[in-house]
Amino acid sequence: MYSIGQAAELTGFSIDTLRYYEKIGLTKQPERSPAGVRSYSEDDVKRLSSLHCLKRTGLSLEEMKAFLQEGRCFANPAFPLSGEDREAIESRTRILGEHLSRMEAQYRALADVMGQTREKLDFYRDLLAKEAAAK
Amino acid sequence: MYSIGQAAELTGFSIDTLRYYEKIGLTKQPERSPAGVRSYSEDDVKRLSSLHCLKRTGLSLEEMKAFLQEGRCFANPAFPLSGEDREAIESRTRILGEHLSRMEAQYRALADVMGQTREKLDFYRDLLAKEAAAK
DNA sequence: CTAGATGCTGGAGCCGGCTCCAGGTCAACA
DNA sequence: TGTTGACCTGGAGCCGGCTCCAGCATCTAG
Repeated sequence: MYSIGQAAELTGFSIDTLRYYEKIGLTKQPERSPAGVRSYSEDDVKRLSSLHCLKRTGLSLEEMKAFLQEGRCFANPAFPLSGEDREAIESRTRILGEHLSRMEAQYRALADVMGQTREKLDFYRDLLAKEAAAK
Repeated sequence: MYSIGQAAELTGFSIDTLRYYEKIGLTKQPERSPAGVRSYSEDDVKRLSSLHCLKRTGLSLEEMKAFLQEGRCFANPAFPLSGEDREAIESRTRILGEHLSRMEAQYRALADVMGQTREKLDFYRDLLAKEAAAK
């Protein structure tokens, strides 16, 4: 079990951010000591860390919420599915599919800009090398 | 020559955003008609479009500013460089290098999350396929 | 038993990046 | 000549995502 400070340390979020996420309902409430002090399980910390990773890919909090929510159930559903279940699954599939294509677009854009940046960088490094050679 | 409306259309920024970027000194002032109406050259539009691409990779406006500024001169510098020039080149090299490694980190994170997302997506699609089969 | 660190809550504030608005100018067309 | 419609400016407002603060409780070490 970890205090909020430790959880912050481990996950890369700030203490305030952890409380903020909890407040807006993004993350589930951790357990509390009788005195009201938050206590994060190993598992909580894992979930938060993967959230942190998601965040670094530029997902908005709304998107993360959606991403998190599709973790529930359906591990071993009975067929045929109830209409409700089918809808839930279809909605999650759609959300994830949209996510994915946005990420793919971003991935390509990133590759592109990285390429350009490498070129420019090479150009400047080259100048510096020439300068050194010409010393 | 393009009006601001056309430039917005072509580059993917909004009209307001173009004016905003100009105001904060991110982009250079386009020409103006005698009446004060902005008039963007082919070249301006190209620069703006590549800015838009940069933006999509998550660069902040500050970073973009830095990225843009290293376009100047040094195409054919005289060696040895003046101290000033060397410093400029070194600084740009540093800025770009930092950019690049941030982008690389993000690239990896993105690949990672995309992989996870594909897995989940497959899982749900599989459920739907099974459902269809069990109809 | 007291000081210092850590935690709690609610709410205000801040920053980046737009976005919208009022009030006005200009150009062109019917 | 009057009415659109695109443009202008300066400034206010907004939203996402934190970040900070006051004022208080709790825990731990010395």
